[in-house]
Amino acid sequence: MATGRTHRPATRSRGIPEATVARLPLYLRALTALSERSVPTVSSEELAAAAGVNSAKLRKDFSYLGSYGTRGVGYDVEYLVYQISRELGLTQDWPVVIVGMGNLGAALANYGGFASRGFRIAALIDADAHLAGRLIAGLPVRHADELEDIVEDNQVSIGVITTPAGAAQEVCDRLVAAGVTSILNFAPTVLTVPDGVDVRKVDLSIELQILAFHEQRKAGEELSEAVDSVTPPVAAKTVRGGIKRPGSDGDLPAVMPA
Amino acid sequence: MATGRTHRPATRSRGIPEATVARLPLYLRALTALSERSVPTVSSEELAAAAGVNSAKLRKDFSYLGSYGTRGVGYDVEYLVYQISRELGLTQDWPVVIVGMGNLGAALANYGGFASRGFRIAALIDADAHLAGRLIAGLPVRHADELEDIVEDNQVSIGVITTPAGAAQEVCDRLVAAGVTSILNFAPTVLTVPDGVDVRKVDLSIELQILAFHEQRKAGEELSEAVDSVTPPVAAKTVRGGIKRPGSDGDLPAVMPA
DNA sequence: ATGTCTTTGTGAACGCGTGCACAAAGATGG
DNA sequence: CCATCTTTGTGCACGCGTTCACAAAGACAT
Ligand SMILES: NC(=O)c1ccc[n+]([C@@H]2O[C@H](COP(=O)([O-])OP(=O)(O)OC[C@H]3O[C@@H](n4cnc5c(N)ncnc54)[C@H](O)[C@@H]3O)[C@@H](O)[C@H]2O)c1
Ligand SMILES: NC(=O)c1ccc[n+]([C@@H]2O[C@H](COP(=O)([O-])OP(=O)(O)OC[C@H]3O[C@@H](n4cnc5c(N)ncnc54)[C@H](O)[C@@H]3O)[C@@H](O)[C@H]2O)c1
Repeated sequence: MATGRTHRPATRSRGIPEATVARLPLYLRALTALSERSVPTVSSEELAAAAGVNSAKLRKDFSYLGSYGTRGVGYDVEYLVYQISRELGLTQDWPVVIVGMGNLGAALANYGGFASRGFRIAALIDADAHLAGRLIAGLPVRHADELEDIVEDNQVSIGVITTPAGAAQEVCDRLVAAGVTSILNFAPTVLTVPDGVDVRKVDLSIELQILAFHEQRKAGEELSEAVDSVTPPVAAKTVRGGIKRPGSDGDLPAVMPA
Repeated sequence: MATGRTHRPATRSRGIPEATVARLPLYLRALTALSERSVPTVSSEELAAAAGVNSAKLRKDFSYLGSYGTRGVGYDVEYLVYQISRELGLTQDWPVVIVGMGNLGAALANYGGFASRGFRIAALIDADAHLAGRLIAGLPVRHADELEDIVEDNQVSIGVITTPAGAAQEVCDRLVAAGVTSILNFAPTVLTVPDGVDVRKVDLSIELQILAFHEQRKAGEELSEAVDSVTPPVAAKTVRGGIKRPGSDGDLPAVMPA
């Protein structure tokens, strides 16, 4: 879904479906919560409810990892936590670098959720010489010149990009060249990477736009008119929830093609 | 993908596939860039490359919006920008509230990418009385007590939750009760919402764990041994990229079920 | 006007993901 | 040891999304 290339048949060997992999962290979180409450076992039904998924789907997901359940009883919480952690590679710790220590980068650096899983911030990097040396979340910001050395010295294989969009591809290229093979990109750009490098993106703006689409649809359905002619330069009227429109709507060109 | 319930046949009427909706913002971004460079038209091939998708997929996506292309030429950039904006509901502005003004909330408030699309921050909300009145990104933080009033007065239909996980469901419930019907959740929790309310989540931790999974797989493939017996308490050795393991790995129970 | 060349729009095939429904496994009680 | 009851593991069918491949549409030159 977010991998750079089309990715052959997803994961080949003992292929765990990509959709399943994406849900494992969800299960793990729910299981960890149960573990903290010293709950010994859970049924697929209970766990599925906690994770917000269908119970059959959950059972099928677990079946890809092997058969760790006991019929008539359910799953052993501790054992499942261990198995999923191992499958996700969380039994080792992953050094991570964050590049671009602005608003977002700083927020991520201060986020405790990193270390609680197997991730460790190896370094914070920024191109701004003014920031170099400053402490963020107890770590000194390193200058971008050192990027390659940092990645190699710390065996970093995961990089987080929180630079402006314009710098993202260049930063990405340098990370990859230095040995990083997984990138989490917060900049609103499409990153091009060689085969074998995974890219996942988090794009706030896109999420909001998707919500806006559904929001508009909900509003449109309410006053469901057949007003969707082919030439509707002024379609939306007083859509519920949203303020009508900015005073003058003339700033949108609305150029017709021919 | 992130809607609360199973959602009947996605979007019923002139149903644009959910997968297509999720790509429209991507196209829009690429088109906006072209527009700024005053490029008059693009072929599906060029635009697809810019957006990082397959060109056939792009054409099919556009076909759901109607036929806006000209064979032999391509698509009119300005016109397409307008059509997609309209389809996404970006021709009106959407007032948004952000609840939880900690590290992440503050970063989002300072993010310029909101306003550049049709989103306007109507208010910043926090439960901490100490924060109330403080300015963040030029806006005063309002106390959580005012949440309902703010949502109603500003006709807010989109809410962003950046509180700790423990408070997220309660905040969500209050937002929904006040009239919010779309929620973007950054807290690592599964939110339960009534039908008709859309929830999308952004979970950094999950993204990293998915990357870790693939990272581990890449490393495992390199030294592809058939060491995947059913009882591998000590499987991973010196996995490339990651530091071996935290000194003692004894903190993981590894409890066997029976 | 006609031919050529480019590019769209879409029919059709395929593969993945989802969820139902049920047989088998195993626990538990008598 | 047997009967009953719970819950897993999975076969199967269905629907969505992706991609190929190509006919048709239209621009453009002559
Ligand atoms: N802030 C948010 O809430 C938010 C939300 C969604 C997306 N984003 C995206 O995340 C990125 C960062 O956002 P931000 O608000 O933190 O921006 P910012 O301007 O506050 O921070 C960007 C930082 O990157 C550094 N930088 C620039 N070029 C660099 C380079 N080549 N190498 C290393 N560092 C470099 C800058 O010095 C700056 O410190 C942007 O692409 C933005 O679009 C931000
Ligand atoms: N910081 C990150 O980079 C990051 C990354 C991923 C996820 N998250 C998640 O985002 C959320 C916020 O993270 P953060 O680092 O900003 O935390 P934070 O502790 O810095 O901020 C949380 C804020 O929420 C406020 N709050 C608490 N209860 C509230 C309530 N009931 N109503 C309104 N406001 C309330 C607190 O006063 C505080 O200001 C957390 O759930 C975290 O797990 C953060």
